[in-house]
This record gives sequence, C-alpha cells and structure tokens, in this order.
Amino acid sequence: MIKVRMNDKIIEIEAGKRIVDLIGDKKYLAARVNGELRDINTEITEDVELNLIDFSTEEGKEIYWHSSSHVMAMAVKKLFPDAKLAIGPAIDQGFYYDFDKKEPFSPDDLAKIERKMKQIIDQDIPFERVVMKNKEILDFFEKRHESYKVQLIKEIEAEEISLYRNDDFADLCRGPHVPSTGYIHAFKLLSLAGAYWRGDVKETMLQRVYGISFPTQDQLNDYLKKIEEAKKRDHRKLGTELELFSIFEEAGAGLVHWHPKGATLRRIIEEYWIKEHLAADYQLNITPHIARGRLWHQSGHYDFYRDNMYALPVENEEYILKPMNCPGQILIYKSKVRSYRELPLKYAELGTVYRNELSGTLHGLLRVRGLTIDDAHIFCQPEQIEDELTKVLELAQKMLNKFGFHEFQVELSVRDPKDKEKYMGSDEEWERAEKGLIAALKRVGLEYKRMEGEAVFYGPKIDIKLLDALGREWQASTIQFDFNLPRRFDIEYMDRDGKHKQVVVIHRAIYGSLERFIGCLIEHYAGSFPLWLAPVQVVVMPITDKENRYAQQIVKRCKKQGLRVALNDKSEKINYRIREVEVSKVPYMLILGQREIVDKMVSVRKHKEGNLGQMKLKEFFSLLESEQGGEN
RNA sequence: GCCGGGAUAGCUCAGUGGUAGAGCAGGGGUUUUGUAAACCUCAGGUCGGGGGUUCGAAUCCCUUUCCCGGCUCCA
Repeated sequence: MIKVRMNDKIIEIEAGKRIVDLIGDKKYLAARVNGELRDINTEITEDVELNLIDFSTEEGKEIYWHSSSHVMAMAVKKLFPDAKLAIGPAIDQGFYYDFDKKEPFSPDDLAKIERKMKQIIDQDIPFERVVMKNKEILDFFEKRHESYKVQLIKEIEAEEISLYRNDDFADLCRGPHVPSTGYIHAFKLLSLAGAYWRGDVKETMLQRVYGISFPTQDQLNDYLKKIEEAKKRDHRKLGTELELFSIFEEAGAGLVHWHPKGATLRRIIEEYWIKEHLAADYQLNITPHIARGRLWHQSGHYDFYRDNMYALPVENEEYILKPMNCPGQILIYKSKVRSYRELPLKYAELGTVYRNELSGTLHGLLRVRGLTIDDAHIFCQPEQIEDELTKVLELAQKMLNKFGFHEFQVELSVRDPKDKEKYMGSDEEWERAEKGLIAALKRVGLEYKRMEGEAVFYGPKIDIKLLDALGREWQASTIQFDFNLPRRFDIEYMDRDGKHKQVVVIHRAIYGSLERFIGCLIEHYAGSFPLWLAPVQVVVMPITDKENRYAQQIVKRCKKQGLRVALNDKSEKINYRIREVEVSKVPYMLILGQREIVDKMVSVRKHKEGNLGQMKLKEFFSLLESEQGGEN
C-alpha cells in the first residue's frame, strides 16, 4: 500500500493504480504529481502528493484545449490523409492546429471535420503517452512523412521525447492530455486562416483551423453568445450607427472621415489632452505634413521605414509625407542653442501622419493609414530621466482612467541580451534607460511584463495596451527612448560647465493615436458615452406641438449652460421618439408636456435607466454637473 | 503583402442563368401623441469597378478595388 495525498486528503491505495481510477467523475483533466504536471492515466507507484486540475484553472483550460486540438488533428488526418501536421497549441481562448495541405480547407470542410471529431469523441479513444529515444522518434515521424514534426524533433536536445497516440494517430507532444477523447464534450470550429510556418513570411503558408471547446454545452453556448455580444460593440458597426466616422472605398483604405458627431467626440478628447499637457508643462507645437527627402535620410527613416512612407515629387526633389513627427520637433529644438536650464523641454503635438501600412493589416479605426499621434518629445538630461518617466506614466494613468480604462497590459521591451550588436546606443545608455523605466514603473506601482528582445533598435520602451471588444490587444500609450536621433541630428544642450552635451530624447504618446484610441473607446463604452464625451448630451422633446415654444426655451437655456443639446419635435408619437433617442445612446432626454409647462419643470429620462421624474431645469443642470467630469 | 471568405437600396439582409425584393431609415400626408416602434403613401439600385462566357449574368469565369477573419509587419 502507498499513501496518496490528494487535494489535501490522504488515502491509501495499492501501488500501480492510475490516478484516474481514484477519481469518480470526468471533471478532473490532469494532475500535479509532486508538483509536476502529469496525465491522470499515470500509474502511481510510490507515496505522492496529488493536486487534481479541472477546467476552471488556467492549466486545466490549456490541457483541455490542447487535447481538443489533437482531436481536431485526428479528424483532419482521417478525412485528409495528405495533410501534414505542423503545430496545434492551446491559445488564450481555445486552440488551433496548423496543417500543410495542397488544397486549402473550405468553410464546408469545417462541418465535416466537426462531424468526424464527434465520432472520435464518441469512440472515447485513450490518449496514450509514449516516450521514445530521440533517434527512434525521428524515424517514427520520418516514416510517417511528417516533415514538420521531423524539423521540430531535430531541434529538441533531450534524449527522450514523448508523443501521444490515439489509435493510429500520433503527435509529438510534451503533454499532459486528458485521459481519452471522450473528455471533450462541447466544441466548435470557429475559423480558417493562413499562417506562415514558424511565423516566417519566407516559409510555407499553412492552413490554420481555430476552435474552442468546453466541458459542457452551456459553457460553449455562453461563450458563443459572448462573442455575439462583443460583435455588437464593434466600433466599425457603432461608428456607422452613431454617425461617428466613415472610411470610404472611393477615398482609399485606412483613411478616416470624421462625421460631425465623431469630430465632436474627437475634439473633446483633444481638448482634454491639451488641457492636461499644458498643466504638465508641455509646450505645444505644430509641424508640417511634408518635408524634404533629405530630412528623412538624416533621421534614418529613409533607410528603415521607406516602404511605409508616401513620397511626392516637388520640383526636382522628393518630399515625404510625414510618417512621424520627430524630425520636425527636433528641428524646433535645434533652432537655437539650448541651455541645461531649459531642460527638461517637452514638446507636444497632435501630429497627423501617414503610413503605408500593408493592406491586410488595416482594421477600422484600430489600424489605419492616416493617423493623429498625440506625440511628445521630452528632451532632458540623463539625471532627469527617472522623474520624467514617472511623470509620463502618471499622466498616462490619469488620462486613461479618465476614460474608464482601469486595467491594461503594460509591457517593458528591452534588448535581446544575446544580440546586442543590432541595437543603437551604448551599453551605458541602455542600462540607464532600462533602469529608469523600471524605477518609474515601480514608483507608480504598475505591474508589467518584461519583453526580452522586443525593444526596437533605437531604445527600450514601455507600451500600454488596451483591449477591444473581442479581447484583442492594441497598443495605445508608448514611452520610447531614442538613442538614434540625438546622434543623427546632434541634439545637444549647453551644460552648466559650458560644454555641449548630447541630450536624452524620449518619445511618448498617451492615446497612441486618436483613431485607435477612439476605436477602443467606442468598444469600451459600447457606444454609450459618458456625459462629458457624448456628442449630443441632451435631446429635448415636446410631446405635442403645443409645447414647442417651451421646448425651444429649454433648448436655449441648455445651450447657454454649455450643453450639447438637440431638439426633436418631429410629429411622431413620444414613444417613437423616445425609442429613437434611446437607441442613439444620448445620455439624457427632456420630455415636455402640459404638466411641465404648468409646473415650470422638465421631465428627465436617462439613457438605459428610464424616467427620473420631474425636476426644475436648475436641478437638472446640477445633476449633470455631478457627472460631467467623467471618471477620476 | 500572404491565405481563406465576402461586396445587392443610407442600414440589415433575401434573391443559384430568364423582367431586382423585404424590413428599418428617408420624403409627402393623416394623426397631437406622457416614457422603447401610429397609419397611409412615395421615392430609392449600372447588384463594388472593368473584361469575358451566354440568346440572356446579381447569379458562371478572369481581373481590379474595398471589406471581414487570421498570418506577417508595426519607426
């Protein structure tokens, strides 16, 4: 007999029993055996401590989805024996598997694969772990003509490698897996996509199938429903419905046209930005949209960014439509000798730039070709770095919070320690910059993820990412050191000791771009903007035309109060108009009938909440004032 | 840019080789309305663009633009 401590209970069993035999139901998918992840098909031969893993945990989900991807691959191999297996991992939400197959999958194939998966699940085929010597396993997959697996094996240094078998299907895999295919209950294949082998453009394009699975049908239904709900928040859909913006085929891809309501929203966001930046000692400047080619040669953009730049001929010279604001701002800095007394000097600009992004990457407002960066450049001395970075992070936090963004992913991108050659700047600069970034993150108390080797060649950076309705990450704020431009432009200041010294340049943006930020904002609020952002804040509605004059007076007083107000006096029933305004997501309606005229009141209806009853107009104004500031 | 799927009225969508449709939105009229859709009526489309096959194309083929989902890229 051996002792097993399982989920904090100790039981005695005979040696050689499998973990799964100790468990009653199929809830548990795998286990940690003395801390190590194992299949629950594993036999127990000695005293151990077991922690059972179910679907509710991150690990559980990963195992479940990974096993699901094996089931999908099994089905694909049965239906299309020529398809070669590439990789099939679990991802944040579900799983995928990449196949190399001559004929791409058609959407109809998904249904076929699903049916075959169902059969495989019904057969409840065991997942069997097999450990082989490196050489053996190589032969095994070579015989099966699984060339991608062969490539992967060749890169594994371990002497023994595991694979998982289900009948005649086998996949190179570390595991663990659920004990048998019957553990996969509710699943759905979601989409098809092309994906390069190893994410490399020069490699073969594989066929990727995405799917999701859950232990119960209800969970699957909930998930699918959630996706449907998220699609209703899509900023592209809401942008049209709420008349915020358009992107026209006839005008060009990725070029945003702001309608009056969208332009109002954007103007409010810009005005808030200006207010905060002036308060934080930034100075505003404005730089031109085009500049001579030689400027972009000097900055280095011409060498590194040419493919993304739009060029235009001007007389006998090439001009460039600016893809960035840095060179212009730097010229302003350099327009005279700067003293250390001026530093830190902070230039900010809502700079509209144009970038020739690959057509396949464009996405509503979130990825465009013409964008306005809320750009700023901080010129400072080395010893000012930490304070300045801290101020930027504080400002970013404050401003993002103002818009209701409280949770965001923060990434610190540093250079690849193994390949220091490919970066500009000295070791000293990199170390100082990185130290400053980390210290600032610590000072403002932001959790962050360190991204080794993700820095751009000219310096380390911090990125803050916002999520869209479907949970996809989009970079908003960014704080980047630049060791390149100060050298290329000889950006200096006169120090206290009378010597010219190279200045430290930090690029930073808080919104990232107005376009992307507003795209995320629309999805964040699902189009129901808080009062301070709503393009129209109040709609005044007389019930019949007997109240029109009173309504006009109310509109006038609202305008005088500084509200964005509209009158809706069309000859539709009041219920019709209430619905009309309700779906347009305007925060407040004032409904005026004979009663209101007699009592000198307004009847207030709040978006999503309904009738708040009658009040004096002054009371209404103070009600609005209490929520006018947004969050903070 | 690459892989796959798309594009029909302002919007959402039906229409698989034989005279282009619906709902909503819009115009006109009737209705004067009390907290989420009154009624009648009218108008609206080179079926994304170009080329081809066919007696005949929204429908089949080619091409191009744009969109969607991924991949890649993201100074």
